[in-house]
Amino acid sequence: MSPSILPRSFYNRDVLIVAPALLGKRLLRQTPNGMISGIITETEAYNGMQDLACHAHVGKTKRTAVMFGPAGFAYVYFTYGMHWCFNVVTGEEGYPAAVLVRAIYPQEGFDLISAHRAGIKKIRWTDGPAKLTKALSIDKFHNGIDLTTRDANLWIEEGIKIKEDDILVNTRVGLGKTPEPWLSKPWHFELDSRSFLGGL
DNA sequence: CGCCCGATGTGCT
DNA sequence: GCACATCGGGCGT
Repeated sequence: MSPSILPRSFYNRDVLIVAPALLGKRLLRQTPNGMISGIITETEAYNGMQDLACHAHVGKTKRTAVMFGPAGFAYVYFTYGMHWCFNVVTGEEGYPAAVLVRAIYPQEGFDLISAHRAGIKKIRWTDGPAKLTKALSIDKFHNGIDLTTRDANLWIEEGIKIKEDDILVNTRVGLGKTPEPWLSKPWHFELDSRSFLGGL
């Protein structure tokens, strides 16, 4: 295993620690046609059965089972009839929590991304959770895969150094009718774009 | 830039 | 039935 791949111990911590810690890390996807990668710039934490915005609040079902498993595995779900979203499972086995990766800054594989995102302006290639999965060809076949090896052609490595001051904290996006206090939890983490552009 | 809306399938009530 | 951790096009500001 490459020493730069994030180890399971990175993920096996509280989701509220892992979500901001993922900012600046490198998401890599080895496709049959070449490598695609990008720097993670936006994440959100979904924290246990008590969190009514977390899919796992309904309990352990076929859909949410991965979140109840050990840390460092991918939770990929289908939504709105056409979109895939990519999460990483965190924390102890049995406690359902995951980080939604909401945006990345493309680094490698521009030709492949351009093909996957035909007709879309470069600035909009990967600035949303379902946009980045389409750009990287992430779908149901990645649900449950181990992110701490290269075996499933999808993993996360060390990336750029981030300063605490460059992390913007906000409430989570797109929660619709989720009740308080969950609606207003400051569990959305984003890199100030000026910081990572300088760090590349 | 912002708001509005249609697309489109699955999971849970 | 209906809500959904969304997206992109269209149109007004």
